[in-house]
Amino acid sequence: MAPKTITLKDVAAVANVSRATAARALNSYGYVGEEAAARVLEAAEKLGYRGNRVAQALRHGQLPIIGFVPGDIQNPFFARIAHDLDVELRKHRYNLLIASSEEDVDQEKALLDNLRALNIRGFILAPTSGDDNQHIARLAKDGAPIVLIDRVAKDIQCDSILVDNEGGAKEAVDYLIANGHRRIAILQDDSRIFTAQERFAGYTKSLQEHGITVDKNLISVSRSTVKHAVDATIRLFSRRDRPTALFTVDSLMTQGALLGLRTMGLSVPRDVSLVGFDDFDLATFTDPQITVVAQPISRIGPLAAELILERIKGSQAAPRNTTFPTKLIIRGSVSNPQI
Amino acid sequence: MAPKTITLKDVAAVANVSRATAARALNSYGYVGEEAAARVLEAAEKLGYRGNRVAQALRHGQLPIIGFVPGDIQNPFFARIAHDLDVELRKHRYNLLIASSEEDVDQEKALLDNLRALNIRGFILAPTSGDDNQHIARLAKDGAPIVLIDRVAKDIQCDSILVDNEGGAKEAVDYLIANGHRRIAILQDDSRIFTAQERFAGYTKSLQEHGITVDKNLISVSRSTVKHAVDATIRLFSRRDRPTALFTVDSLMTQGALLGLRTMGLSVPRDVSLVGFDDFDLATFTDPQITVVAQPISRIGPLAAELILERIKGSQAAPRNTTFPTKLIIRGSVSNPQI
DNA sequence: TTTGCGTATGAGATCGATCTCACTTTTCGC
DNA sequence: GCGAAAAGTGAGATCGATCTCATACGCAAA
Repeated sequence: MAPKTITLKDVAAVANVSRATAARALNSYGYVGEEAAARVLEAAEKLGYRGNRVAQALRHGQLPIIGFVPGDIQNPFFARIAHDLDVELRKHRYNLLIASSEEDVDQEKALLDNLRALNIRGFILAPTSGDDNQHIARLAKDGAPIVLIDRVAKDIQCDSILVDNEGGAKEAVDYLIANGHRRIAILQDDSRIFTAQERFAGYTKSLQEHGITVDKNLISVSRSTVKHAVDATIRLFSRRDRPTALFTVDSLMTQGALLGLRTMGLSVPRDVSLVGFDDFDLATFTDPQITVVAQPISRIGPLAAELILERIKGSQAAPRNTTFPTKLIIRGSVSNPQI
Repeated sequence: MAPKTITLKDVAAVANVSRATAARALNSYGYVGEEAAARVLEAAEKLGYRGNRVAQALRHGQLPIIGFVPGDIQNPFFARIAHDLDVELRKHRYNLLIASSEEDVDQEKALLDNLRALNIRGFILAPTSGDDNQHIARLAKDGAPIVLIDRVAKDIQCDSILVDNEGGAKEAVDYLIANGHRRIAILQDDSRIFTAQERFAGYTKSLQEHGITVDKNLISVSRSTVKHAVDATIRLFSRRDRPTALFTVDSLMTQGALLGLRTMGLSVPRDVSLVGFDDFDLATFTDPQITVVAQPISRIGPLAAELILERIKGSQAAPRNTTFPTKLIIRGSVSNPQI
């Protein structure tokens, strides 16, 4: 069926030189006669020689691939970063292999094992778990280039790029409190996830600083999808003395909360005030527009690419940890609570 | 630095057998003595032997990777499909390599060349161009497993999965006309893209069937991002006798149109009626909820995975072309035009 | 005792590209 | 015009896993 692939040997045969000479001509190194080189290039062109990355990789040790393991490729936050990474890395002739962990540590472990066996050049990870990450530690210790984004894993020595989750969350809740709210709920994803932990910490810190007791009943955990968030929101607001305000920890959950509240006939901000973490396109279309804690998302991908490329080049510098500040964007989803 | 990788040779040495025997024990084929096998497995375990996919791939010819080339990974439509593909393919021990073409034919060509050189097992493509696709034809002719999704490329013999773009678009425009609209604008992406062509065809077909002349001034082309769509919308509706209705060809553009109209102070559906192609999460939150042509998106990824796996297994069956029907979901973004 | 088969193992070839090394031919300086 | 350096080339080794083939042993049937 498939006309067998063209190998260097074929090219060499047509050009009437040895494989060694053909390789020299194609990769322009060492001594090659002009005439011979021309013949080789012509032959390669004519045959459509493409080279075999796998064989090259076996020789050099590694494939020109960088692995990206986000928590969930469907989250626009990660999709955007994937896109930015792809653009940057392609400039340097690397391919991006995206393998989502689906926020499952076991899957993450399996994936890393897998990618490792593929001999890829480096890893850009958003670790699912803040605690369980022996596997990442091992990877780092073996000297693999790694950049962690969005989340860090404890006790791992490697480059990382974060945003100020705790500060951002605290600012959001501070703002709600400043508007007179005291019964403030939080809708968060799996508490194993680092960002969830940090954003939750910001939430509790703000409450405590204002002398408000943290009420377990106001804490809702759900998977980070619009659907799950809708359900969680409905549960949260079905209680008798429901919260007057809600803080959501990512954009999918913010959207879910909006849909959930609408389903229940609750109006934002008249009945419930809302602040979300992570900005999203439609935040300014909804009525009212949604107040959010924005992350400098456009800077994460490019920086991650830069860091990983340096590591691949062999940089032995101390781990660089960047934390970007967040920014509270005040729109119209917060008002004073009704008494 | 990195403790060098464990090879089969190392395992064999520790187990005190030859490489051949070690391989037999690890992959359980041929004759191996029980005792020797046990020693090999133990040694592999102890050393943390992982195998080298690259070397295996060189031997077998191919990497356990399937390439996915969407038009744009940031479009939720493709992100969802990527996710579904990933889940399905992982079950069969394949990795998914996502490389977005950014709707650029040259980039698409370069990517395919690249992936080809990587000796991956198959390709799942959403071709950027409806016309310029010699590169895909060549790939198909060389017998590579290919599944085209969302868009087909002319004259290419391979499996494909589409939705009824023309029918869906026509239904949408028919609906607008039935509500009394005659000045109906369309906001579409690059007309080189297959889906854009088909959806545009549905648009013109509907107009023509109702005896309405297609007005060039009502046709706006923009890149498929929320930002570009906002600008295009504003341009479209800044005209003196502006359209009374708008049909947008994908969800990002629908969102852009919503934002653009809001910016201009135009109300949906009072001033402008709107129907979008492709449903999206927030379509039911906005006020009013948006009427859309929904695609059976959850069926595309799994089917594509199934098809590609069969091709990889060696199926020589005639190309299977599936076209899923679309469904007009009527919500509240269409009303009668003001005179 | 010999033939023969099932079991068990290792030596070596193979996949494709690259690199080292050895060898030949040309060129140039003195 | 002679030797040394430079230029050009090919044979063969290498990367790691796998597969073929040859070999060797044990045991049973002839």
